[in-house]
Amino acid sequence: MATIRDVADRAGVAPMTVSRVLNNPDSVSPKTRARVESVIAELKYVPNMIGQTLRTNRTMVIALVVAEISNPFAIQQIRSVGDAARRGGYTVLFAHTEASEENELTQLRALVQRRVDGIVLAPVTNRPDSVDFVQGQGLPISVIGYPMPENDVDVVRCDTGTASRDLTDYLLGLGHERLAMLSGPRDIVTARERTDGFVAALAGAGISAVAMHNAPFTVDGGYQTALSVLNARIRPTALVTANNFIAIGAAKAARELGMRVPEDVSIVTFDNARSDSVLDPFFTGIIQPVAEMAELATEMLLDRLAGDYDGPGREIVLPTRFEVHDSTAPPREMS
Amino acid sequence: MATIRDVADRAGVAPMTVSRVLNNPDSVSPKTRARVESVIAELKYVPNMIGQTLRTNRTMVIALVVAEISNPFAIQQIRSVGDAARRGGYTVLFAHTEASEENELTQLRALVQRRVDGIVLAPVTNRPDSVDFVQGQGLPISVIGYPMPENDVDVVRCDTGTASRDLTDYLLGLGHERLAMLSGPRDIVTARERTDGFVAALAGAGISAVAMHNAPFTVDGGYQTALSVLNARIRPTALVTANNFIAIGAAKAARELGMRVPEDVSIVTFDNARSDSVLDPFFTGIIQPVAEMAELATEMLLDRLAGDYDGPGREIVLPTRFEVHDSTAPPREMS
DNA sequence: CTGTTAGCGCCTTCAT
DNA sequence: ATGAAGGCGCTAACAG
Repeated sequence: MATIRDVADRAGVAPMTVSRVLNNPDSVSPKTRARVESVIAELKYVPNMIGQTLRTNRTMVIALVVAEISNPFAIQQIRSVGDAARRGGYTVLFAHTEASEENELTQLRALVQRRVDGIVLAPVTNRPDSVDFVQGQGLPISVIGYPMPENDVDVVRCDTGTASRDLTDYLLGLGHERLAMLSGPRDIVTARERTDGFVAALAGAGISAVAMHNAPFTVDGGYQTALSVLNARIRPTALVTANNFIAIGAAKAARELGMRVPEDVSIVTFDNARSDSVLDPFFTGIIQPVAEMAELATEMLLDRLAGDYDGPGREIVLPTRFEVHDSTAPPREMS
Repeated sequence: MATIRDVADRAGVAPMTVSRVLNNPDSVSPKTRARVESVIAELKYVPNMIGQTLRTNRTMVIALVVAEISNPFAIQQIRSVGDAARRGGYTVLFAHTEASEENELTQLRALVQRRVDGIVLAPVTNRPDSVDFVQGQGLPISVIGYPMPENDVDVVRCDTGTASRDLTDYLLGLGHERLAMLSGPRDIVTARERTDGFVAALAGAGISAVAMHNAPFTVDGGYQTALSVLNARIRPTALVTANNFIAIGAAKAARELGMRVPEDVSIVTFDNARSDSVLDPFFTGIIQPVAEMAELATEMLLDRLAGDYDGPGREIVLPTRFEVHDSTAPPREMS
């Protein structure tokens, strides 16, 4: 593989001249430039960024670290961060942590070893360690999706607690009185937020929940939990699920029990996938502006990298969207 | 950010000793090692792989280049390649090309600049340019998904042409006589393969197709095409779609026209997504072992990187799986 | 407009 | 068991 020296020798110039042809062509005479360029083509020379990096101390790479790649969010995040990064001249190194905090730190360490210039993190939890580690290395970082109360860091997120309350209020408005919550793991902040919103809405209406469960954020988790909830003595007429996987599992369970959605049971959810991937039912629920969140987080990072900002952590809270689709209806038997 | 020299100075040793502590701890006396290690912790020193790379000429990074990240395949590929790479001590740099050949070459160039050690490519088409470029740089490469007749390269793929024939035969066996093909873009090999298999099956039965169309591999493409096909004078009783997006679009179109799947029209497909993301109908169709393909492709690459193999390109053709689900039934009116 | 010198962080080699 | 010298590919800074 040809180096800058090979090109220089063959073109009869100094390596520096080749470097100039590559990075600042106007500073080289057209004649020399032409000769160098033809040698570059001839030798199929591709500049080695490793050398540049060592010299300039900038890799022009930012990393995107995502908890769970199966989440439909992840794809939009990869796309958005990639686009925003490219606009700033950066490449994105993608890493996923399989929703393990230990893994998250391992990955971050590997990224620091590779001297990425900055990190966009969609974290597993909102414990402060990961951000602390990255910032301790002097690297800028943006966080997507969680409040990070213990860190001084740039964050873009939504208030899904309030959204959960609104969502539950909508069901109450339809006349539902027996509601169950199928939330996510207790140690995930957003799961707690959503549970809290649900509870607050019920409290506001003077009702208590028929059931409240914590399932993993998976189709099977939702399925199992929904099976038991829908088989209980007091059947709920509406389910609030904390994410789309749980909702899909719940819909499967309902169908298997011979219940129709929404006639027999209404289901609402968060993080609804695009209509592309779920055909029926298309869930009523809360939509987060995932792409915009990822884009803003990346732009905040690029700001810091460009030296345009170096103040304290900023927090952007974006509004969610509430969409009514096919999975909700008034309860059958109004009490 | 601390360097090896900072650590060395503070520990009162030579940089070389620090290097040994990191890479070959046993060659350092326990006392020195302990001191160096405590300084490493104190200074939060993280080795700079850029330096290592420049010296050793190995980045320990392989790149995964995927045409379209929205394809459910992509996620499995990212996961499989990542796992296989990790087992070999490599990190994966992920790039997507948005199904543009020009983009593909640009991305590959950027990856060569970063001196990745090798590339796993799920290409846009099977033209030889991309592979030629990479191999011309002396980098090993594996290809997933396409036959590459013009390249001497490692390939893992499935024979979806034969699979398409089998799939069509299944519909014929159910008694269908009016079949339509909704295939993908004509310039994509796999789309052509699938069309050919469809045609061969019909020819074998002495039937000709009611309609054959080329739509983009998207939900909307499938939707639009299916609308016109299902509205035609001669309605097909079964649709063979060339991928899952087209199938979902077709199912939407059918539903909108008041037709039930499979009672009024059967739909079969390729590249079926996991049952997680499509609830109803769960399509009858051909499943490719995507994860296994990606894993094998990565292992072939690692073989070459390890110097365990350096012969001519190998081709592995894996069998597909045929799964019958809810989207197929005999036609209503047997002729 | 072009070349020279030096050094980014690390590790291979050879010496001690 | 430890250290010193040198160089991987590139470019900033300073000649000329």
